Amino acid sequence: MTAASRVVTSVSRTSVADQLHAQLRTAILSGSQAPGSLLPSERELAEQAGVNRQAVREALQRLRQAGLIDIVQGEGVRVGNWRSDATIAVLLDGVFQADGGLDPDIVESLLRMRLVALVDATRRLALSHRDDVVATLRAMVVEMRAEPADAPITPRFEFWGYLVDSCGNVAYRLAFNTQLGIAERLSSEVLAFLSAGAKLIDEYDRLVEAIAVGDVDAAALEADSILGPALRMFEIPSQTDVS
Amino acid sequence: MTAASRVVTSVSRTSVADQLHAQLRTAILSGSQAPGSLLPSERELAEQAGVNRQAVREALQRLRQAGLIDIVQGEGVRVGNWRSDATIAVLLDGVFQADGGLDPDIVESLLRMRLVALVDATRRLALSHRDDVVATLRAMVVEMRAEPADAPITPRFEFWGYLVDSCGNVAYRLAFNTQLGIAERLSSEVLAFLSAGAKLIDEYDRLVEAIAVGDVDAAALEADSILGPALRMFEIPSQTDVS
DNA sequence: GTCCGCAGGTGGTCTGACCAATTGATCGTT
DNA sequence: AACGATCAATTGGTCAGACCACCTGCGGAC
Repeated sequence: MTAASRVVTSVSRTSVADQLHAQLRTAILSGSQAPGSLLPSERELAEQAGVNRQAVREALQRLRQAGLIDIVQGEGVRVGNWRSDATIAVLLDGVFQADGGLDPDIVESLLRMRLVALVDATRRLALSHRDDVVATLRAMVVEMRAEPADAPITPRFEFWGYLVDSCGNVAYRLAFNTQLGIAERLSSEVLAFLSAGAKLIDEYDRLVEAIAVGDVDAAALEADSILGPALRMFEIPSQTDVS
Repeated sequence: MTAASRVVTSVSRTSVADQLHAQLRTAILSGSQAPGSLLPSERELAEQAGVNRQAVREALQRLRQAGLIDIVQGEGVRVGNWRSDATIAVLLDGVFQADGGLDPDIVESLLRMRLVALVDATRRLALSHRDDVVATLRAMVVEMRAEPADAPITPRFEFWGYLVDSCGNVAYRLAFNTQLGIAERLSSEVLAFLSAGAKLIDEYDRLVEAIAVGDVDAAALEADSILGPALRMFEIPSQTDVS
């Protein structure tokens, strides 16, 4: 921090179990470990990686929790078919490709799920149109308006987070969290790219007012026009139909 | 298996790490471990549970992966705010209450997410209306028709699984898997309850034909009328509005 | 009072051992 | 030869005890 200038880059401070977990996850998700195949034994993995068996176990147990592998005593560790067995938790780890880039397919999938979940949450909210919720949302819109024009673009996580929270659907909320976890690791450029629609303050305004008067369809429409743009930027490649 | 009749019930064959994981998860989700509070140290937990520290570590690492706790070296294990930090993976564990029953709120949340995800998947499929997909779906409906009237009610997982697979959205597929994982652990009575709409073969038929001709809205409508009933059975308690 | 440094507690890693379940080959009987 | 019981090898599951890396907080030096 002070006199001595920085010479080395920050050394890997991630635990060996984490690294192992990442390696195995990538191997499985990329398909280089075929579904149904048997992984080396814990002892062998430990030796290969040059680490303790306990570290191997921690990594394997976490992979098991995510539904990526099947562990049975006496037999070994079998690679599962993640497309049919894995839970949505692997998305959080799977978006990032080996080279550090984003997997556009997964991003599009997530954006689409975000869209339908948030639009439905908006619908539900318009159905109940509770006064306190509307008041809070209105205050948030006022705050948006007060922003200087050159304010940095953000995905409006507070707004949508509050909205999804108020609709009372735990699944939506947790799915939203999953995306927050991903967003945290994105570069600011990509994040800005995903924030298309964030500056449509008028749409936010109409959205809140539609909720206030209980106009379900209008509210859903506004939510769609705010959240849709980011998704549509990803859909370009899929314009051609299968003949 | 042979002569000696069965005297004892199947003894708990779950690993100590699994039991520990379940205990801690319940404690956190139920709120008896307040968010922000510090858990006992690994060594202390191990002693309390009468197990080895390695087992404690495996359980804690899995809780960390699910976003339920925050572990920092030198400080300890801090309980997170699962509503804002946890990923959707905890649903798979969280639906089951301490008494073994289902948490109706979570079930409703999941059903609603299933509904919107599958309806949107249907939309996407109708947009592309690929011939091979339509052919497979038609064959599935024919098979449904061939069933005897007294066939056991099933949630038609194969149908919806294939549908969600064909629409190309990984997030939908994984969310679907999460629900499969839950369904596996449900009693047959509850499962039948959740299968409301499974016998609406005519609706399934119209759904497939709407996809075949690319009628997006009609397809979505049919999907909704098939999947909606199960959800609506859960919504009864929430008919009264907040004044 | 401020600051430095050390002690104690925490998670992270390692070694090496034993228990428990599965597999598959081996050997006996039929 | 075919079948079945037996046993050794391999795998995951558990344990004990130790050391390292990191953070916190107390206490003494200034």
